[in-house]
Amino acid sequence: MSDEMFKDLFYSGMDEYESIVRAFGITSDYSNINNEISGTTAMNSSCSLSSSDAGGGEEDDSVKEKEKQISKDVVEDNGGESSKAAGSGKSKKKGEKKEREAGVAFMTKSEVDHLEDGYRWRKYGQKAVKNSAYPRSYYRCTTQKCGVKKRVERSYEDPSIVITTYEGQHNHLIPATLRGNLSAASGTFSPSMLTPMPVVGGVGFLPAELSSNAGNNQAVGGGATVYSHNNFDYTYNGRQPEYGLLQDIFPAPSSFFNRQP
DNA sequence: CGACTTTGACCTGCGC
DNA sequence: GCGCAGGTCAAAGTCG
Repeated sequence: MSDEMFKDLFYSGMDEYESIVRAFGITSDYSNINNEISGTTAMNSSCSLSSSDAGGGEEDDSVKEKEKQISKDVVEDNGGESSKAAGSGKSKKKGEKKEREAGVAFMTKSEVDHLEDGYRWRKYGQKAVKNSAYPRSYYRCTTQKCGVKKRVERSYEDPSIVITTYEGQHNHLIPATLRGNLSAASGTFSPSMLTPMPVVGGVGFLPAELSSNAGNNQAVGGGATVYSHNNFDYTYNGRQPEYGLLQDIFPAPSSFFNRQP
Protein backbone atom coordinates (compact mmCIF):
# COMPACT_ATOMS: atom_id res chain seq x y z
CA MET A 1 0.00 0.00 0.00
CA SER A 2 1.09 3.53 -0.46
CA ASP A 3 1.22 4.21 3.21
CA GLU A 4 3.92 1.69 3.73
CA MET A 5 5.85 3.03 0.87
CA PHE A 6 5.61 6.55 2.10
CA LYS A 7 6.92 5.50 5.42
CA ASP A 8 10.00 4.35 3.68
CA LEU A 9 10.19 7.45 1.61
CA PHE A 10 10.20 9.76 4.52
CA TYR A 11 12.63 8.67 7.08
CA SER A 12 11.20 10.91 9.67
CA GLY A 13 7.90 12.43 10.43
CA MET A 14 6.13 9.34 9.34
CA ASP A 15 3.20 9.91 11.53
CA GLU A 16 2.60 13.31 10.15
CA TYR A 17 2.93 12.23 6.62
CA GLU A 18 0.77 9.25 7.07
CA SER A 19 -1.81 11.41 8.66
CA ILE A 20 -1.71 13.93 5.92
CA VAL A 21 -1.93 11.39 3.22
CA ARG A 22 -4.96 9.91 4.74
CA ALA A 23 -6.54 13.18 5.60
CA PHE A 24 -6.16 14.38 2.08
CA GLY A 25 -7.24 11.19 0.51
CA ILE A 26 -4.20 11.28 -1.69
CA THR A 27 -4.37 7.71 -2.71
CA SER A 28 -7.87 7.90 -3.95
CA ASP A 29 -9.31 11.27 -4.75
CA TYR A 30 -7.22 14.31 -5.41
CA SER A 31 -10.18 16.47 -6.11
CA ASN A 32 -10.91 16.62 -2.44
CA ILE A 33 -7.54 17.84 -1.47
CA ASN A 34 -8.10 21.47 -2.06
CA ASN A 35 -11.21 21.51 -0.05
CA GLU A 36 -9.67 19.66 2.78
CA ILE A 37 -6.50 21.66 3.00
CA SER A 38 -8.32 24.91 2.82
CA GLY A 39 -9.98 24.15 6.06
CA THR A 40 -7.95 24.58 9.18
CA THR A 41 -9.38 21.39 10.50
CA ALA A 42 -7.49 19.35 8.01
CA MET A 43 -4.44 18.98 10.15
CA ASN A 44 -6.36 18.35 13.27
CA SER A 45 -8.40 15.64 11.76
CA SER A 46 -5.34 14.14 10.21
CA CYS A 47 -3.88 13.41 13.57
CA SER A 48 -6.89 11.54 14.69
CA LEU A 49 -6.65 9.41 11.62
CA SER A 50 -3.08 8.55 12.21
CA SER A 51 -2.17 4.92 12.57
CA SER A 52 -5.74 3.82 12.64
CA ASP A 53 -6.13 2.98 9.01
CA ALA A 54 -5.61 -0.44 7.55
CA GLY A 55 -2.46 -1.20 5.69
CA GLY A 56 0.16 0.58 7.73
CA GLY A 57 -0.36 -0.77 11.17
CA GLU A 58 1.81 -3.79 11.07
CA GLU A 59 4.90 -1.82 10.21
CA ASP A 60 4.39 0.86 12.75
CA ASP A 61 6.72 -0.50 15.35
CA SER A 62 9.69 -1.05 13.17
CA VAL A 63 9.15 2.10 11.26
CA LYS A 64 8.82 4.23 14.29
CA GLU A 65 11.85 2.68 15.82
CA LYS A 66 13.81 3.52 12.75
CA GLU A 67 12.26 6.90 12.67
CA LYS A 68 13.35 7.66 16.17
CA GLN A 69 16.87 6.73 15.44
CA ILE A 70 17.09 8.70 12.27
CA SER A 71 15.33 11.70 13.59
CA LYS A 72 17.88 11.93 16.31
CA ASP A 73 20.61 12.17 13.77
CA VAL A 74 18.67 14.53 11.61
CA VAL A 75 18.16 17.03 14.34
CA GLU A 76 21.81 17.18 15.15
CA ASP A 77 22.93 17.60 11.61
CA ASN A 78 22.45 20.89 9.92
CA GLY A 79 25.24 20.58 7.48
CA GLY A 80 24.71 20.29 3.80
CA GLU A 81 28.00 18.72 2.97
CA SER A 82 28.45 15.33 1.62
CA SER A 83 30.00 12.99 4.06
CA LYS A 84 32.33 11.45 1.57
CA ALA A 85 36.03 11.89 1.94
CA ALA A 86 37.39 14.54 -0.34
CA GLY A 87 38.51 13.17 -3.63
CA SER A 88 38.49 9.63 -2.49
CA GLY A 89 35.92 8.40 -4.87
CA LYS A 90 33.33 6.06 -3.57
CA SER A 91 34.72 5.54 -0.15
CA LYS A 92 33.17 7.38 2.65
CA LYS A 93 35.31 8.39 5.53
CA LYS A 94 35.73 5.39 7.70
CA GLY A 95 34.05 5.55 11.00
CA GLU A 96 32.13 8.59 10.03
CA LYS A 97 28.64 8.26 11.18
CA LYS A 98 26.15 8.28 8.42
CA GLU A 99 23.88 11.12 9.13
CA ARG A 100 20.80 12.04 7.33
CA GLU A 101 19.83 15.62 7.10
CA ALA A 102 16.51 17.11 7.77
CA GLY A 103 14.66 16.73 4.56
CA VAL A 104 12.15 18.89 2.89
CA ALA A 105 9.86 16.70 0.94
CA PHE A 106 7.39 17.80 -1.64
CA MET A 107 4.61 15.81 -3.07
CA THR A 108 3.82 17.14 -6.46
CA LYS A 109 1.38 15.94 -8.99
CA SER A 110 3.35 16.09 -12.16
CA GLU A 111 4.08 14.13 -15.27
CA VAL A 112 7.72 14.96 -15.17
CA ASP A 113 10.08 13.53 -12.63
CA HIS A 114 12.43 16.40 -12.32
CA LEU A 115 10.60 19.55 -11.43
CA GLU A 116 12.20 22.89 -11.99
CA ASP A 117 12.68 24.68 -8.72
CA GLY A 118 14.96 27.43 -9.85
CA TYR A 119 18.20 25.66 -9.09
CA ARG A 120 20.32 23.57 -11.34
CA TRP A 121 20.66 19.93 -10.54
CA ARG A 122 22.82 17.16 -11.80
CA LYS A 123 21.63 13.64 -11.61
CA TYR A 124 24.22 11.41 -10.07
CA GLY A 125 22.37 8.22 -9.51
CA GLN A 126 19.25 6.23 -9.81
CA LYS A 127 18.21 3.23 -7.83
CA ALA A 128 15.30 0.93 -7.75
CA VAL A 129 13.57 1.17 -4.45
CA LYS A 130 12.22 -1.75 -2.62
CA ASN A 131 8.44 -1.91 -2.48
CA SER A 132 8.20 0.54 -5.30
CA ALA A 133 7.90 -0.03 -8.98
CA TYR A 134 9.50 3.30 -9.67
CA PRO A 135 13.17 4.12 -9.33
CA ARG A 136 14.49 6.85 -7.12
CA SER A 137 16.67 9.44 -8.74
CA TYR A 138 19.41 11.33 -6.96
CA TYR A 139 20.27 14.90 -7.84
CA ARG A 140 22.91 17.25 -6.58
CA CYS A 141 23.02 20.99 -6.89
CA THR A 142 25.52 21.83 -9.60
CA THR A 143 26.72 24.94 -7.87
CA GLN A 144 30.17 24.49 -6.44
CA LYS A 145 30.38 24.16 -2.69
CA CYS A 146 26.65 23.70 -2.50
CA GLY A 147 26.00 20.32 -1.07
CA VAL A 148 22.27 20.29 -1.46
CA LYS A 149 20.87 17.08 -2.75
CA LYS A 150 17.47 15.90 -3.62
CA ARG A 151 15.80 12.60 -4.24
CA VAL A 152 13.00 12.25 -6.67
CA GLU A 153 10.68 9.33 -6.80
CA ARG A 154 7.19 8.55 -7.79
CA SER A 155 4.37 7.48 -5.64
CA TYR A 156 3.88 3.81 -5.60
CA GLU A 157 0.16 3.94 -5.97
CA ASP A 158 -0.23 7.03 -8.02
CA PRO A 159 2.57 7.52 -10.52
CA SER A 160 1.35 11.00 -11.18
CA ILE A 161 2.61 12.00 -7.77
CA VAL A 162 6.25 12.94 -7.68
CA ILE A 163 7.92 13.00 -4.31
CA THR A 164 10.92 15.27 -4.12
CA THR A 165 13.01 15.30 -0.98
CA TYR A 166 15.58 18.03 -0.50
CA GLU A 167 18.56 17.63 1.77
CA GLY A 168 20.67 20.48 2.91
CA GLN A 169 20.44 24.14 2.29
CA HIS A 170 21.56 26.18 -0.64
CA ASN A 171 24.35 28.56 0.21
CA HIS A 172 24.00 30.52 -2.98
CA LEU A 173 21.45 32.35 -4.98
CA ILE A 174 19.49 30.88 -7.79
CA PRO A 175 21.65 30.60 -10.88
CA ALA A 176 21.06 33.42 -13.28
CA THR A 177 20.64 31.11 -16.18
CA LEU A 178 18.45 28.12 -15.90
CA ARG A 179 17.93 25.32 -18.27
CA GLY A 180 14.74 26.71 -19.57
CA ASN A 181 14.05 29.87 -17.71
CA LEU A 182 12.42 31.13 -14.63
CA SER A 183 9.10 31.61 -16.24
CA ALA A 184 9.23 28.09 -17.48
CA ALA A 185 10.17 27.01 -14.02
CA SER A 186 7.25 28.87 -12.63
CA GLY A 187 5.10 27.15 -15.13
CA THR A 188 6.19 23.89 -13.68
CA PHE A 189 4.40 24.81 -10.54
CA SER A 190 1.48 26.39 -12.18
CA PRO A 191 -1.88 24.89 -11.39
CA SER A 192 -2.47 24.19 -15.01
CA MET A 193 0.32 21.69 -15.12
CA LEU A 194 0.33 20.17 -11.71
CA THR A 195 -1.07 20.36 -8.28
CA PRO A 196 1.69 21.15 -5.86
CA MET A 197 1.56 19.30 -2.63
CA PRO A 198 4.68 20.12 -0.75
CA VAL A 199 5.47 17.80 2.05
CA VAL A 200 7.84 19.66 4.22
CA GLY A 201 10.28 18.23 6.64
CA GLY A 202 11.91 20.40 9.20
CA VAL A 203 10.51 22.66 11.81
CA GLY A 204 10.20 26.15 10.59
CA PHE A 205 9.52 25.36 7.00
CA LEU A 206 5.84 25.57 7.29
CA PRO A 207 3.91 28.02 5.22
CA ALA A 208 2.59 30.82 7.29
CA GLU A 209 -1.00 30.10 6.57
CA LEU A 210 -0.66 26.60 7.85
CA SER A 211 1.84 27.04 10.57
CA SER A 212 -0.89 27.59 13.07
CA ASN A 213 -1.90 24.02 12.50
CA ALA A 214 1.57 22.70 12.38
CA GLY A 215 1.85 22.00 16.03
CA ASN A 216 -0.26 18.97 15.62
CA ASN A 217 2.13 17.59 13.14
CA GLN A 218 5.36 18.55 14.70
CA ALA A 219 4.52 17.24 18.07
CA VAL A 220 4.48 13.61 17.16
CA GLY A 221 7.48 12.55 15.22
CA GLY A 222 10.24 14.85 16.25
CA GLY A 223 13.02 15.63 13.88
CA ALA A 224 12.01 16.56 10.42
CA THR A 225 8.35 17.10 10.12
CA VAL A 226 6.62 15.92 7.08
CA TYR A 227 4.04 18.26 5.94
CA SER A 228 1.68 18.49 3.10
CA HIS A 229 -0.09 21.33 1.51
CA ASN A 230 -1.97 21.13 -1.69
CA ASN A 231 -3.55 24.45 -2.11
CA PHE A 232 -0.74 26.87 -2.64
CA ASP A 233 -2.34 29.57 -4.63
CA TYR A 234 0.73 31.66 -4.82
CA THR A 235 1.59 33.91 -7.61
CA TYR A 236 5.26 34.20 -8.23
CA ASN A 237 5.14 37.74 -9.46
CA GLY A 238 6.46 40.26 -7.04
CA ARG A 239 8.25 37.74 -4.92
CA GLN A 240 11.86 38.03 -4.11
CA PRO A 241 13.51 36.33 -7.03
CA GLU A 242 16.64 35.25 -5.26
CA TYR A 243 14.94 32.56 -3.30
CA GLY A 244 13.36 30.89 -6.20
CA LEU A 245 10.24 28.93 -6.50
CA LEU A 246 10.58 26.95 -3.39
CA GLN A 247 11.04 30.11 -1.52
CA ASP A 248 7.83 31.26 -3.00
CA ILE A 249 6.15 28.23 -1.70
CA PHE A 250 7.76 28.56 1.68
CA PRO A 251 8.32 32.20 2.45
CA ALA A 252 9.82 31.72 5.86
CA PRO A 253 12.96 29.63 5.62
CA SER A 254 15.50 31.94 4.15
CA SER A 255 18.05 29.98 6.10
CA PHE A 256 17.15 26.93 4.14
CA PHE A 257 17.36 28.47 0.76
CA ASN A 258 20.28 30.69 1.44
CA ARG A 259 22.31 28.91 4.01
CA GLN A 260 25.67 30.25 4.91
CA PRO A 261 28.47 27.73 4.98
C1' DC B 1 32.82 21.01 -26.21
C1' DG B 2 30.68 21.53 -21.95
C1' DA B 3 26.81 20.11 -19.35
C1' DC B 4 24.05 16.58 -18.28
C1' DT B 5 22.19 11.66 -18.10
C1' DT B 6 22.69 6.76 -17.85
C1' DT B 7 24.16 2.81 -15.62
C1' DG B 8 26.90 -0.71 -13.47
C1' DA B 9 29.91 -1.15 -9.74
C1' DC B 10 31.15 -0.10 -5.28
C1' DC B 11 30.60 1.26 -0.37
C1' DT B 12 28.21 1.51 4.02
C1' DG B 13 24.79 0.50 7.43
C1' DC B 14 21.71 -2.62 9.30
C1' DG B 15 19.13 -6.77 10.38
C1' DC B 16 19.35 -11.63 10.84
C1' DG C 1 29.63 -13.06 8.78
C1' DC C 2 26.29 -12.65 5.20
C1' DG C 3 22.93 -10.60 2.44
C1' DC C 4 20.02 -6.82 1.44
C1' DA C 5 18.95 -2.08 0.60
C1' DG C 6 20.13 2.60 0.08
C1' DG C 7 23.36 5.90 -1.44
C1' DT C 8 27.27 7.35 -4.31
C1' DC C 9 30.89 7.27 -7.81
C1' DA C 10 32.58 7.67 -12.32
C1' DA C 11 33.09 6.20 -17.09
C1' DA C 12 30.59 6.30 -21.13
C1' DG C 13 27.03 8.09 -23.77
C1' DT C 14 23.86 11.86 -25.18
C1' DC C 15 22.44 16.42 -26.20
C1' DG C 16 22.37 21.27 -27.48
